Amino acid sequence: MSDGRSTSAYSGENLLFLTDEQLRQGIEAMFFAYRGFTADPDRILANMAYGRAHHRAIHFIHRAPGTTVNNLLNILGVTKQSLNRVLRTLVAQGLVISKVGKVDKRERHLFLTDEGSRLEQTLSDAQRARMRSAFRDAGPAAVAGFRTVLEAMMDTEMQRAYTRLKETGA
Amino acid sequence: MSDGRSTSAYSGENLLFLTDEQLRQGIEAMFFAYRGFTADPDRILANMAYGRAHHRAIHFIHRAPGTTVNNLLNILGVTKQSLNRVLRTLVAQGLVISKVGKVDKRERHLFLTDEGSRLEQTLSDAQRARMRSAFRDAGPAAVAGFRTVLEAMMDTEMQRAYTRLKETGA
DNA sequence: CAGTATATGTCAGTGTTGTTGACATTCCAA
DNA sequence: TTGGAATGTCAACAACACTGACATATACTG
Repeated sequence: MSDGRSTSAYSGENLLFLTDEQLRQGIEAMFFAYRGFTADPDRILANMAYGRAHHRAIHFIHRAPGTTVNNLLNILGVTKQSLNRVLRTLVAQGLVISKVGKVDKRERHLFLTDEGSRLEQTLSDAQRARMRSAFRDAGPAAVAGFRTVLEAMMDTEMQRAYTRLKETGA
Repeated sequence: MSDGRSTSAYSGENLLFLTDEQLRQGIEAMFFAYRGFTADPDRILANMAYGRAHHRAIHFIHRAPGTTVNNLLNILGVTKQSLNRVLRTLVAQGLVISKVGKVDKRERHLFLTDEGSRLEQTLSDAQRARMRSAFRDAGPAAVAGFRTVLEAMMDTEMQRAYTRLKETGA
């Protein structure tokens, strides 16, 4: 049920792209590409006291300024304790400020400071540069396919979160 | 230099797919999709004493039976101490055996035991199922684009490793 | 053969990121 | 006013990565 081409290969149409061999290549491509994807920001952050978790928090705070902790929690998919550790250091270092909500004072709204924005800029410039180069090499048709497959690969809740973000930005 | 559509949008041709907004969507898609990508094996492994690192080792040993430790080290991109911790437990639990090399006795060649193969099967079945469903939903053209972009996103050494593996399997 | 290089394994320490569990505070809403 | 939601904090722990140092066996080279 998983060696060779058991999955497909008959059925008249061209379903060769569903061969187990093709699927495995897709899996390995995903593994190697994700390493490249995170390599540049990781390199930058290695010299500071921050890591990938800080990058993610900064990215989504930049993306949706004023977002609440709970909101961020759902997007990032980690526990509040885990996120809180990260946020605490970012606030302590003056990269993020957390303001008590006006309508609901239990909520904390998160914003980047100028220094936080500068770091965000540096990190996303590096990541965008790689993405841009990959997109340019691959061409628009490949990029469209890339995004179609990625969206199909997400969990449904993540797909919703992603779509919401996408619409927010356009 | 990074807000709006500074990157492209003129130049006559359709370079809209290189807009900063598009790049950011690509970045976020990668982030969410990778979570889906690892979710199923992670869930399975959570109930055992193993984690993602064990999965990776098992995958590539299955992929290239008899591979050496050094080889695996380069593919996985971790330190030997890190890999060794994982291999030690896998060997101790009887999922992997390590044989002294015949031509070079310094080398250890790694193989999955029957039990190791069973676990590999379980894990990759789960991962392949998701990949298959994503591929089927997206269609062959999108899949081709997906792989093109991923390859362009890898570091050059990883691209080489990936290509080598790809050719080994076909 | 002597010396150097390679492949592997191991010990000890450290850092980041994730997890549970427990508990306090604040505040909205029924 | 009471219950529950949102947030924060403390403590303990585990997985997985890192560095540095050292040991052993083997292979290669002059």
